[in-house]
Amino acid sequence: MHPDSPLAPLANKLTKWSTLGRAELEAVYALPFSFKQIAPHKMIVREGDRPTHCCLLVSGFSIRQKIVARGGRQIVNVNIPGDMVDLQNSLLKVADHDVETLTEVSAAFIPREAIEDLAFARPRVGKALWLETLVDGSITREWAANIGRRNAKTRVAHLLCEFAMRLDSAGLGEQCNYELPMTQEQIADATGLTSVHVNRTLRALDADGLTQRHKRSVVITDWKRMAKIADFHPNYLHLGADSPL
Amino acid sequence: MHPDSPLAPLANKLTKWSTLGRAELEAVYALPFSFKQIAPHKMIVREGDRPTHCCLLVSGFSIRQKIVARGGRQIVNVNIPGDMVDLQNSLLKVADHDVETLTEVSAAFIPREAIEDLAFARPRVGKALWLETLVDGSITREWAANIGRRNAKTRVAHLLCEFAMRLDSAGLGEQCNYELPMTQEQIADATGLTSVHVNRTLRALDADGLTQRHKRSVVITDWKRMAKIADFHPNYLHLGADSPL
DNA sequence: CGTGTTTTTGACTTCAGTCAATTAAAGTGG
DNA sequence: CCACTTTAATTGACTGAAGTCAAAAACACG
Repeated sequence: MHPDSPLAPLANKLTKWSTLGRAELEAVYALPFSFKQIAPHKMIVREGDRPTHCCLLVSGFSIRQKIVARGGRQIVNVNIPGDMVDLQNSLLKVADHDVETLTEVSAAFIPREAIEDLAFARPRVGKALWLETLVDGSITREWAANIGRRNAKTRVAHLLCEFAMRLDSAGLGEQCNYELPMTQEQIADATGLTSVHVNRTLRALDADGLTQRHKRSVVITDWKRMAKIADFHPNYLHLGADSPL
Repeated sequence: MHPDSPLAPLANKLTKWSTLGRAELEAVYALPFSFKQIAPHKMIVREGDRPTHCCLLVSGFSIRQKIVARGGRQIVNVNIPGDMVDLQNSLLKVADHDVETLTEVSAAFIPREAIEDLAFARPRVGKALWLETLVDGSITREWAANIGRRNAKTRVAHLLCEFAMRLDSAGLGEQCNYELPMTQEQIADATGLTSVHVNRTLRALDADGLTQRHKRSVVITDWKRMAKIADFHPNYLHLGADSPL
């Protein structure tokens, strides 16, 4: 409809959650926004902020993180293009976690009220936005289980599988061959491990013939075996047959 | 308004998130429901289910959990009276986690569609329900950080502080003196530890003069010091001054 | 009062963390 | 295009927090 609009990734995403009519899609594309480029490792939202705008990731990657005492950090989700990175923080008024860019990012900043008004003026759009936040919660729950109850190998493998599937689903890579935009230290902060142990675990996966890595490129050689040792069951992503259409 | 209705805890809760007028409150009280008693350790929702009803906890406690390979389980949240225990699962159509009763529970089961219709017919109620799910997500994020990046003592202390504050806020106990409805094994599954280590950690907290336990009763002797070693900052609960009114 | 949980304790093990050094890669400016 | 700095990946030796196993004590309850 407006293929060149920075809002296109959002419109496409919402269409997956709820069948939207022409008028509803137009309303999405009519959202006011300002478009910005942001450098890597920049904070988009900081815990304690009162964001006035919602940030839609158009290209690049960002993470949500929480900082604990003694400086440790836990990455609680990774956002890929098409994600609204701080719908939570905006609606809740006071941000309870940080959002930081991982790579160079381009993003559309939409006023908080515009999103809220749209959500309730157009129930189907509203439901799609709500579902978006619920899936985010589902991913965080799976991460909590991953961190709390799986060993290092399974944790790291699970993260690699999740990425494979989310990138594939967003049309940003093949399921078994993609670019992982994270350093080993960031993988460590996402899995509750240390970077040293992540390094050993990644090369163990390579040694087991499950993956092949070159720089940031990941090839999953044997998806079936990988999914098994990763204890990966993608239903929590609510993508396919399980999707809440 | 209808102080004896099982829906009263829901109405009260929603009032905290959004100022509701008389008509809006009436609409909440007009929700159809069936009232049930459920025994302890019963599954209310199972991962993979397609729930037709939303369950509102009227009295008693329940948990959300994920089961991993080899039988491990991770508790990802505890629900207290007034919580909707499976709004997520209902809206997403296919449940991505289990809900299980911890104690004897009484609950109101509300048809999924009735909730959804109300949410969009009454935007202020809808926003309050949405916020309810967002706060749930915020708590899960904090738990992920707790499990992934804090040591045993801090993890357990954090859980005790969170309970203290949530129960107090719901009018179900004093902040420094309450009944914890969980066994040490369940605390272990909530913190990513083993029950043996939880036991040692709980008595270490007692020995440090931070808590006094008798059976399930918890007294926090020195809240300030406890909150400090727990790395507990309640902003993520979005209760007080930070609340998104 | 006996049966089944739950809590507590002790002895021993292990997975992952720590510390520290080396190598490799990616920028950066001249 | 090359020295120079910075960041990221890798490796090895050692440590330690939490897990495992197993048994006893304390409760809870029909």
